[in-house]
Amino acid sequence: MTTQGRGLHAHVLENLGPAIAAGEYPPGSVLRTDELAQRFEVSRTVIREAVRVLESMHLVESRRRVGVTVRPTEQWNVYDPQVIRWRLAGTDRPHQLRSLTVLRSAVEPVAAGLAARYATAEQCAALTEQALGMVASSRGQQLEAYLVHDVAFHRIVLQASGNEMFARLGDVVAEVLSGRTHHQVMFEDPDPAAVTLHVQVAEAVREGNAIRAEELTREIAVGALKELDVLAP
Amino acid sequence: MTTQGRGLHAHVLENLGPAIAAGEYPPGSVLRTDELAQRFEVSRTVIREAVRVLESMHLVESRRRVGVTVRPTEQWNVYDPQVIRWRLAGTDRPHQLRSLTVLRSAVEPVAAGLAARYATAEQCAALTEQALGMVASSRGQQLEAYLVHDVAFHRIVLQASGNEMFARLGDVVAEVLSGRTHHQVMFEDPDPAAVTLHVQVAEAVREGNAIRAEELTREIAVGALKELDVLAP
DNA sequence: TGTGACTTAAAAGTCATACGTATTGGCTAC
DNA sequence: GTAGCCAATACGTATGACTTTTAAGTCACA
Repeated sequence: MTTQGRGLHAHVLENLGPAIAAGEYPPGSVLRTDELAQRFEVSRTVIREAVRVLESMHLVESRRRVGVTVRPTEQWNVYDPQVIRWRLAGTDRPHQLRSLTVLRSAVEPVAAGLAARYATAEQCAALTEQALGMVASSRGQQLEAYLVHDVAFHRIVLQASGNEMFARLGDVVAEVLSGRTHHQVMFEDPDPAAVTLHVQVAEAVREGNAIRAEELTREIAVGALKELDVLAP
Repeated sequence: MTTQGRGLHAHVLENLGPAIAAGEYPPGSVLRTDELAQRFEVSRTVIREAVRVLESMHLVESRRRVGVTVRPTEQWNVYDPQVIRWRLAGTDRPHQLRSLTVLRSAVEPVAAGLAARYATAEQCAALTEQALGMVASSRGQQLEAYLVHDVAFHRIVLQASGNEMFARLGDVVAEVLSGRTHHQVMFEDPDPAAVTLHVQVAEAVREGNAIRAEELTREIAVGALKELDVLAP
């Protein structure tokens, strides 16, 4: 096993979760606890705990006399970071990345505007630091370093917005950016225009210019969407 | 007991969840499974299943030799509809409603713009129908009827956007609107301007005018935010 | 006195088993 | 063909014993 997680039930989850998310068990499929217990060579107790978690994510529904049935996709808790990760690891990553990027394009500009109003001095400094980091690593195939700064940048913006719902999207953004870098085969260095925009957003936030921060972030989002259009129809 | 849910573990969740969400057990608090089993008069098995669910929501963390500790608020899965409901039922409903309304103000305009492009004829018809329903129930203390139409309206817009992340925010919007009507003591009839805006959004979507749909929805959002400012500082 | 290694005990994790209980699908009777 | 009964089934719960992890206390040694 690659990773056993912390506990057997986590191990079961790491297998069942991605399998269901990938559509390996289509909606309506029925799993039986005893069967799973045999397959994973663990007790029914462990299986039941895993099933409870899947149930709380609305991936499955457990009913007496019938078994554990996979729920239709529309009902899944698609904001659960775990579910997001599982789906991104699966077959419909492109579709998934698009959905998430559209979400980003709606949320991040507003978050940037709020950040311009409420960011602390420390957050402004951190933002500038990450923007500069992006500049520094934007050339010469330093994609990993660039990714780190990019993620940190957007995390800070979401955090600095002061809205906890926005702040919690940091993980989602991280997944999206990471997915883009790692799975969409970014051969080339990042778009210089995007890098510049990040620097400008940091400036706008520091100056407390909400309108400008929002507008610039919107441009970044548009760029991200266009990038998707190029790679996937 | 008022509601026993479907199964004992659900019963335990319905007690522990809201209690934690309400801050009754502050972050860092430690619960012990045996203790909980005694308190709820159920077996440890049941408690463990409930804890697994709370754990998947990142409300708590279970560690050997130490117990089940409540995690800091920033780590909670605040997009989980269940968590949202628990928190709205708790003490910081105002703060919560504000966070969610800000989120709406970011998402719904973009969703409306997409809906203008992608809504089916049926969705357009349904949208108009709900808008008219809002008009009809906007006078004479028909707050409940108005709420139903309002929720349906926004649900359809989010659905028609074609983005599943947006679509899944329907429940959140429902909670927010319901919370506003039921807990913020809306004495008066809804704002006529808001009602008109909804009708206009339905029009814009029907006409495929994305820009206008987005702009109008933004106005609705601004109104909702202002309404909050009046009621809570 | 301070630091390291060793021991201990507390609490979660796992398992096997037995029994409870709701639900479904078929069977019978009308 | 329909209504109602019945039994098989798979989840739900309880229990008790055992394992594993690890925080915390203890003791020896420098």
